[in-house]
Amino acid sequence: MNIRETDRPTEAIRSRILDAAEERFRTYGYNKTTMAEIATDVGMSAANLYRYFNNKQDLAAACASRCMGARSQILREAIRQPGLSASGQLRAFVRGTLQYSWDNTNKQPKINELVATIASQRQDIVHEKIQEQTALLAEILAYGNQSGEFEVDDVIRTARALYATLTLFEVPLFMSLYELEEFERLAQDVVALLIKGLEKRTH
Amino acid sequence: MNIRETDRPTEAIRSRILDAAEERFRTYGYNKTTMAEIATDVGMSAANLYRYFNNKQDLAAACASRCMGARSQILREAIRQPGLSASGQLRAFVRGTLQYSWDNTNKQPKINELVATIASQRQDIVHEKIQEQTALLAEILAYGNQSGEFEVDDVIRTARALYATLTLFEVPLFMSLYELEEFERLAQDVVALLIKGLEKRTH
DNA sequence: AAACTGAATAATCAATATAATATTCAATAT
DNA sequence: ATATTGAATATTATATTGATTATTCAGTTT
Repeated sequence: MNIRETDRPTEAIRSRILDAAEERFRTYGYNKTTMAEIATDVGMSAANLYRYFNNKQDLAAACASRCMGARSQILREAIRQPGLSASGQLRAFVRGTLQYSWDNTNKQPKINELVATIASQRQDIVHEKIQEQTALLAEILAYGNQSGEFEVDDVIRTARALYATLTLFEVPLFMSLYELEEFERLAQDVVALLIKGLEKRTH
Repeated sequence: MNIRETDRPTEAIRSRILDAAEERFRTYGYNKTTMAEIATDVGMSAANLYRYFNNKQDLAAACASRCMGARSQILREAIRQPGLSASGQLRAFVRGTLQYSWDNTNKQPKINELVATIASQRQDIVHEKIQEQTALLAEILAYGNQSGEFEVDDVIRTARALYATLTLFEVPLFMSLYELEEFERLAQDVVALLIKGLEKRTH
């Protein structure tokens, strides 16, 4: 039987499996985690895991997807803080992006490596995550347009462009390039430049 | 004896070794190229290579550095075409950056892999290349300031920020994310946004 | 002395065997 | 019928060893 997407109890078990797998992957890494160990942690046989995930790779992919989703969630909360202007939201977005990448790279290297591996193999997941982040940026732009702070013609397209400019602060590969302080300064300068490009001109 | 930097004939031989090595690396890759083969190509013994490079890795690093330098040279020529406005130069820079990365990734995969490996091991080389590219961007900004097209306060700092925003178009790792046409559109949108941020405002 | 080489040594790679693990499946329990 | 398992099989990782290659160095040539 195929894996069902809509079954609630099945989903709950999938989630428990992912919890166990993530914990193992975080501590020991992908290669040194066995299906048998995950199964034991969740209280079932290794064979039964295959009712919930096609294979170990798929399990890891779901795990990675979940981790990337956590990033989106954190950013969502960061920009939705009350009282922020649109440019304040954008600053919060970039600050949050950098901070998350930095922390992840340095504090969760095993998970991070997993995510990098999956990202290089599963473009569909990467595009899904790009889409999530871009939607957040679009939200900021739309708000800026509405408040009169920004003047953005094509919100979606500009959100995509904006996201593209933030690659350096997003991808763990680059985290070793600079010290955190240097990175933060650079991020500030980038944001300042971008905001200037978005702002409404008073002719 | 240590490797001398200033000796002309020695430099010429170093250069010939690099030519031979680059050709081998390009065709067969780093691992499947032996020091003996490079030595034969250049007409000397393998032992003698060690008078010019400390080891194979250093030779590869010099080779990678040279390849990255070629990129800078191409971009330099692209932006120094006569008749370009500052924003035209910036567009040429970004177009050139993307095109070079794209071509390299698809047409010189072996060399590309070598460069990626060296880049991950030798940050000093990466920073040197960032410096080269940033200098070109600074040149564009200074020109824009002078022509009245741009209004940039701190040219160096803004050049660094600009360079940071172009990471997606620079790093081969990302070239598989989009089709070339999609990438070009994205690059255009990014440049348009950046130019808006740089332009002099008429209050 | 500086550039170079052949031969010796050290480090790395490739092939093979072995062990561990992923995955499947027939059978059992819920 | 669905969820589960133990055991069988297929795949992948690990360890071992022989072969290749990188590196050194004493000695030769320029």
